[in-house]
Amino acid sequence: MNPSTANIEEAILSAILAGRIPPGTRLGEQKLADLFGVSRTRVREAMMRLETRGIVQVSARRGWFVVEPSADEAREAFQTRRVIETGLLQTVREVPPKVLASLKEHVAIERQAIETGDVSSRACLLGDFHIHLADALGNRLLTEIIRDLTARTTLISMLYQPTEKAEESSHDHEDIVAAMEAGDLAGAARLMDEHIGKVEAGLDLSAKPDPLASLRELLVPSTFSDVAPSMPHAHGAAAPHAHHHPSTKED
Amino acid sequence: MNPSTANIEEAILSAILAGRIPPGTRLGEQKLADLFGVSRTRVREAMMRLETRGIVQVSARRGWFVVEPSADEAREAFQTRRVIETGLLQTVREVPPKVLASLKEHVAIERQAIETGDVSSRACLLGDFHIHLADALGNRLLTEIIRDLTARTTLISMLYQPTEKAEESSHDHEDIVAAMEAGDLAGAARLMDEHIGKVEAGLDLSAKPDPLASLRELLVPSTFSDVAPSMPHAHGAAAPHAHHHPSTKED
DNA sequence: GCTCACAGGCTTGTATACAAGACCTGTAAG
DNA sequence: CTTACAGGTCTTGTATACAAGCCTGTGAGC
Repeated sequence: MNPSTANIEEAILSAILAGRIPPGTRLGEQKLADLFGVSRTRVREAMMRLETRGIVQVSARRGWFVVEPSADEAREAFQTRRVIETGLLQTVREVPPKVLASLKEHVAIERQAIETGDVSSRACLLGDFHIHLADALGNRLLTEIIRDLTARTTLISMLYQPTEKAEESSHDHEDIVAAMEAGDLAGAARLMDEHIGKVEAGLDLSAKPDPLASLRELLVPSTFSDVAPSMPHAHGAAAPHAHHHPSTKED
Repeated sequence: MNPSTANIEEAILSAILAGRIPPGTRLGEQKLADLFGVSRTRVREAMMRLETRGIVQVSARRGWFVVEPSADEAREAFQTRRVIETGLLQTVREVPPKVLASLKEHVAIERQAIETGDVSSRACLLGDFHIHLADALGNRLLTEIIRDLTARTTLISMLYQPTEKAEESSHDHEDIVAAMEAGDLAGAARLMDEHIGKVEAGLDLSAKPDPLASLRELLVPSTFSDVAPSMPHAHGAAAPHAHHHPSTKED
């Protein structure tokens, strides 16, 4: 089948949400075109759409790059999420039982992923909670907005988050759902505010914007914390090219 | 100067916010290309960006059209605005005096436009209030979102609003600012909720989606829109010699 | 050994050509 | 008088060609 631009957009966005694409990744038009079996035109369309959604950015004649939000942009993203998500909880009058059940199930899946140590899916799940919430309590429009914002905060976490606190986040989610079940929407909103605040506070926004964090991400197989000493021939590496990076090659 | 795609986007969006482009308007690629003195490629880019922002829509091989939100989409847009704008007011802790002054000034300009009967600018100003609010209390990201949403609700009003209540809206704005000045952010949020609710309630969402509303808009010279609160709503006689001519722009 | 200039390759930017489809219109048959 | 059909025109959809710029590697000059 011929993938449409929407397919390409979705593929990239969901890869970002799943934490598979680090910020700063270069997305070459021709590479993507070959990969998806379409012409550059389609890829370009998808890229431009993603650019208006704040997911990628074009650097003139250099290529498309997954955004690397600055500290200020990070703060903006978190403020925006706080506004929308607390606003949503406070606007809603009652939570249908079906929604409650669905959210509880989601939290259960989260905990399971954490307990089994399924690192690859847990980041995705933690973000998904918020998307599910918007979908269940809000509408399509709101869900889309939250989804894009979640992609952004996912990238931000990859850039600035020194330690992951997956368990704590999942507990927060649980508390929020509990407050909703008790009919205390205002309390749920407060908890949500605190939750997002906690995540934001857990970032190190004074850290260097992005000197070689993305390079490291690409070279490290993600679950391994300790880097193997100088790789023999990391030259012809995996999927996205990483070898021409503006920064210095030595550390 | 060669207008970039951003210029084209901005030109169209601001025209919509000002109420100069009614919903359902066809935007031909070639026409716009000639108008802006660029090639179709650029126009197409701008259109696709506007499409991802929910402002226009493409109908395959027929052209680009300014969106005509359905009743459901209208409700979604209003719910989203309610969520975000009340959320913003409740998230903010204090309002800087400068912001307060700026908002008061804006309301004053609104009232003036209403008193002098400046119909063309008052619709723009009423929407601008919300954008200014987001800009002053929030951040760039939030402002962008609110801007796009305001464009949408502006179009919705053109489709479904039987009577304009500019004066009432302006009063609402005044009350909201007053509550903010009194430091009662929660109260301001409640007033905002009621305000948006009032606007939404003032719509006739059971009305026909758009049989010939757009045609009527095009035929009426628009500056004469203060002719009467009630247009001749006789269904058959509205367009005497306007057979199916979608592109009547031969100026 | 170091610096600087330049050329080559690779990437996006932009325009244009052509293909495919939708709508309109005029014509002819019933 | 109504309806069906066919041709023409206008529109977007898509690919491709070429222009322009960035990055890198090389080699000469000092």
